[in-house]
Amino acid sequence: MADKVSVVLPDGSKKEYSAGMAISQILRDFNQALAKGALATFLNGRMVDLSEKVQEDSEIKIINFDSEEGKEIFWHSTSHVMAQAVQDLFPGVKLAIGPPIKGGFYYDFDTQKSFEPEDLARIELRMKEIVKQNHPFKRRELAKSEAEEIFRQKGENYKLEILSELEEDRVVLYQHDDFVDLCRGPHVPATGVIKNFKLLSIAGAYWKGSEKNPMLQRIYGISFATKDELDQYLKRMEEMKRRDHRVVGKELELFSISDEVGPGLVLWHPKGAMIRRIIEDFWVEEHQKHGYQLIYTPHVARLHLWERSGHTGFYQEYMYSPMQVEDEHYQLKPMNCPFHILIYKSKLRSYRDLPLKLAELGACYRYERSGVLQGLFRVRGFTMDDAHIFCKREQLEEEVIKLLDFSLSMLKTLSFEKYQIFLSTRPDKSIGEEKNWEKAQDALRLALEKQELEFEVDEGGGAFYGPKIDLKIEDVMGRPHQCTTIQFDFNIPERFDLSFVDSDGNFHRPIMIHRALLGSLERFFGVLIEHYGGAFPLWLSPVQVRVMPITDEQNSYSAEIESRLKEEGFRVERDDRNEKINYKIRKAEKEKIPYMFIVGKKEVQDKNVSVRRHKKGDLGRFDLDEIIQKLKEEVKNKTVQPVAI
RNA sequence: GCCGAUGUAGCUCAACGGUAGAGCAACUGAUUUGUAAUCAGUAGGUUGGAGGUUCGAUUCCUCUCAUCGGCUCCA
Repeated sequence: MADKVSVVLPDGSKKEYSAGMAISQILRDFNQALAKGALATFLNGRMVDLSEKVQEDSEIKIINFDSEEGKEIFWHSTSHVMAQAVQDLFPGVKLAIGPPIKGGFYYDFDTQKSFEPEDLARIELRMKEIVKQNHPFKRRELAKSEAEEIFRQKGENYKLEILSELEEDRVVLYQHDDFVDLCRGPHVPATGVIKNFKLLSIAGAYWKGSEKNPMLQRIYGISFATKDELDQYLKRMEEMKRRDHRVVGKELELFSISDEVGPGLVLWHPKGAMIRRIIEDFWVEEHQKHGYQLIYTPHVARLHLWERSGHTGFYQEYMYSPMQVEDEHYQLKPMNCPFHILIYKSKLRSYRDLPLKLAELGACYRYERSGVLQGLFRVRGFTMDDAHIFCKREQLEEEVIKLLDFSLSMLKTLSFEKYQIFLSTRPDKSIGEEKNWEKAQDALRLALEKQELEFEVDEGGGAFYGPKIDLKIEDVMGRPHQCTTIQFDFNIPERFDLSFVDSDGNFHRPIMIHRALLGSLERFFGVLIEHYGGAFPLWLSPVQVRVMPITDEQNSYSAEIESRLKEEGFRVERDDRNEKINYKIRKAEKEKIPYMFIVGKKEVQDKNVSVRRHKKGDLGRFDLDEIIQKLKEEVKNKTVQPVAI
């Protein structure tokens, strides 16, 4: 072995060190300040601990908290510290797994005791001690049999199960203080690094995610490199709570879900219904522009229809039980497609009719297990902004491009410009000819590429009846929400024996695309509420202007303004209660009404209004015609105020 | 569905074995007010529902319903 090794340092420079020197030492020599923030390193592209020794000519790159890898390492190490704290405080608790996740980490434990919120504080205290003691994380590679012996002695049967599934002969353990865990690593150098953490919640989780396995107790947590980041995170959590559509929906009287009606069934209150109506009008207008024909279909149909469509087979678990009417069974619809198909089938179709686009805001009912319901995000009765496109195979790609454009422009208007796109391909269990699948998948892929849209491929993630594109929008808080879906269906056209006469005079089977752009109006509304934090842009606001006289001397003038605004097509309210103007302003601000028109003596005299904008404050005095013009522009342009978080 | 937590006035929360209390909202009155809460008064609850323990239950127990956080799944 050479005495000296040549090391390429993070800045690209080269330097010689004696072989066997630890990376941490080399980094300290390289740059004290940078070394301090290092959690681990890439050694020749391989993620390793800082304690790893350099034995050959190498390249070193620092991993710090700012990178994905850094966060994962940091969170993973925090989960080890938490697990130790839990075992210290509650002897006998068994360890399952404790990985880092998107936003933090968790650890699953098996114990008779059920953790309570107060326990989190105790665990945090113990964690603080462990952090203070600054135990180094020690890596140890050993034979699998040795590791098995260690965990057998500790009675860690979940670890033994994991070990038994590993193919390698040698495995890695990490130890800090007296806590040992099976772990590939790397880890932060010592527990002292993890100063800023917070345990967030306790939840049940099945071992390996399967309902057949025992239920474990999971503790979620988060940690950061600096206190600032942790504070910011906690602030963001607060903000998310404040924006929760269930909270805002109640405060602003947008919707409710009543016990007496049933879980997952939404009552749209006047203000929420107003917003929905505006979105629907917009939707209808856009669909007509894009060559769709609007239809209406019933909420129930003979069970037979659902048998023919195949839903009673593959979709039964999500369907409400059928109801009996005059010895016939009827089924509440979980989807709209069979109806649309029957409209397609109502007459002989020619290639000249294609692509035929039938659209409907169709109310569907699906049985969702009680535990999964969540505000407007997950309900049992919802309205799909559904459409079905019947076309020839050659039209596929063009139709998908049109769909993507349509969806993205609509979402842009509703102020969603960030999204993730997924292309899901053929699953193992599926129907249809291979060549159809390939053509359809190619069409989807080509369309995405032509539009220069980035996407991820979810291999085998398609429905059994066809491949699909899913689009998730990202809200201001950076959370993704399932939105647009574009799905091919090779199943239903077969089952209903769909056909059209092509230019060659022969019958052919059309391709069918199911698509929803907003997904469901309920969920989309929930997303919108949180995205805007309840402060809807002017064009969507259920109340756009509130006129507020300062004293009752201005009541008649304010009534004049109110009726003028109404004539101009605005949604107006007047607050002529016997209250101080500050009180009225406070009310209007809390209700997030975009514009407040304040009229006092001066305004009556000069025949104008004082205008106050929600969140911005006083804009000064305006001539009524002038401000009406301004607001009309704002509505017409569907202007969105910056949606700050 | 499963695990855990929660459920008190329209809303936010308090009380805790001795038949519930505040703030806001509502209503009434006074006040006539200039850019985020004027004052006073009135009314409002079989403490989610059912059963049990007890002289007595909002409080303890059982069941049930719903909500919340997850597991899983999806529009």
